[in-house]
Amino acid sequence: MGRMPKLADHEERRALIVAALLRIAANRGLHAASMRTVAAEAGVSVSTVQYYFGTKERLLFAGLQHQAEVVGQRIEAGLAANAGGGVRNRLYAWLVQLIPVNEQQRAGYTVFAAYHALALTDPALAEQSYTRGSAELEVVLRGLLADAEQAGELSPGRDVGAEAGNLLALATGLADSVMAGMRTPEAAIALLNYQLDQLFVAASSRSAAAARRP
Amino acid sequence: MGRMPKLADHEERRALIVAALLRIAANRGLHAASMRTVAAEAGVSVSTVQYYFGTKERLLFAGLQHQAEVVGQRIEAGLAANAGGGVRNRLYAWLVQLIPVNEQQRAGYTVFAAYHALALTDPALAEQSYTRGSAELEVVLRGLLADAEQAGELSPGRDVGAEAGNLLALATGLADSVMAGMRTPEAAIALLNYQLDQLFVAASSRSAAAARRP
DNA sequence: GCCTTGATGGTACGACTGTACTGTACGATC
DNA sequence: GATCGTACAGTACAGTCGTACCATCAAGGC
Repeated sequence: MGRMPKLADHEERRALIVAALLRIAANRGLHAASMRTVAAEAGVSVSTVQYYFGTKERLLFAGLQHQAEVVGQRIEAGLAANAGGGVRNRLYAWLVQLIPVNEQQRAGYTVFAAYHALALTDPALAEQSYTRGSAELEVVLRGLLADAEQAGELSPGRDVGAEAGNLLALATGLADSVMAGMRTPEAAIALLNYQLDQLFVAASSRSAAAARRP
Repeated sequence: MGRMPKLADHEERRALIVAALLRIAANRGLHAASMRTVAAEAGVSVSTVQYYFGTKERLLFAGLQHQAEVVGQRIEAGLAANAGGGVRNRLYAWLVQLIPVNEQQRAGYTVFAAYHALALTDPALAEQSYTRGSAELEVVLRGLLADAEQAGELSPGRDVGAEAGNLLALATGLADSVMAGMRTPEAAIALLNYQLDQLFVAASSRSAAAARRP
């Protein structure tokens, strides 16, 4: 704090400005994020934004990249935090993160949706592989499901690759429906749990089967 | 065609302008749809757009309403066209419509995504119940699944309400992944078919079961 | 034939946009 | 201590935005 040093920390200044951009995008929409509004939100001058990002296009790119990194870090953090639990609980812990239940998650979804819509008509933005996080998550899910299949926890006749893709798509679609006001977050989570119930052999019948053949 | 009549057909003129708006939104993005670009695309003057819609906000509302009506009509058309087939085929026929395979469907998705993102930060737009089509479709799906359950075509232990919601969310999420470039449309359709295979009793085992007990 | 009114074009205005340019204060280097 | 480059702030410019206003022109009612 205090007086700003004359040799600034570029990383920190850029992060400050990007945070202001994402804040505006989440609250007022990405269309409301102009050079001036972002600068005002960050408490700096427009020239400072220009100095660190040059053009607005590069600022937008940085915002998208930051958002993607946040998602990636959340995934890794969830991986570390839930490394110990059962496979089904770990699956649930990750998928439920995609359902927007609190304001932070709603904000993240809003920003992502805005970039997603923008990328549909802006080739330069589409080239930024902002879906890498989702693709990585799908790979993780597939690995988890493979473990569960080895342990005999899955219902018979399941394709782990297809199930991984469908679980991710289901969670995404449920998030859409929640944000569109079609469903409460709780209802979406209940639907997610239902799907996992169908996918996994019920714990009671598993233990019953185990008790039947000792 | 020919000379424009001096007493204009308001419906027709409004439709002409809204079509131009949606064309721009699909091709260049909703942010590129200004009074001037829409007027130019429609081949009319800005004043004409003002005359029929007054303000840009009302023009955007009309565009969203039109898009919702198109979706609703597609659902009804699909209902009429596939009234005869089996339940599973009818389910598939509707859900596969949500996966963008051709340019028209991609355009529709793009427009809808743009409005969806805008509605997340614009309360006035969010109040327009643009999700009514999806909600109606979910009701239809539930009815279909109930029929299938009555006919014994469903796998045991399924909740038709949950399955209807999850199928719709799955199709939506698969559409997202296709538009995000994560998957080809064909791969998404394969995943959709996989899910339906899990939900329905395989036709072979159904006929086998029927043959076993006459 | 006149006059009203519906339908449209043209234009002007104020606000906002991204970006380029200029000025300038200060830490680092010599 | 003079010099140089970094890190800003301020401003100016050309363009676009939505919208209000005025002109026009033809069709219908009288």
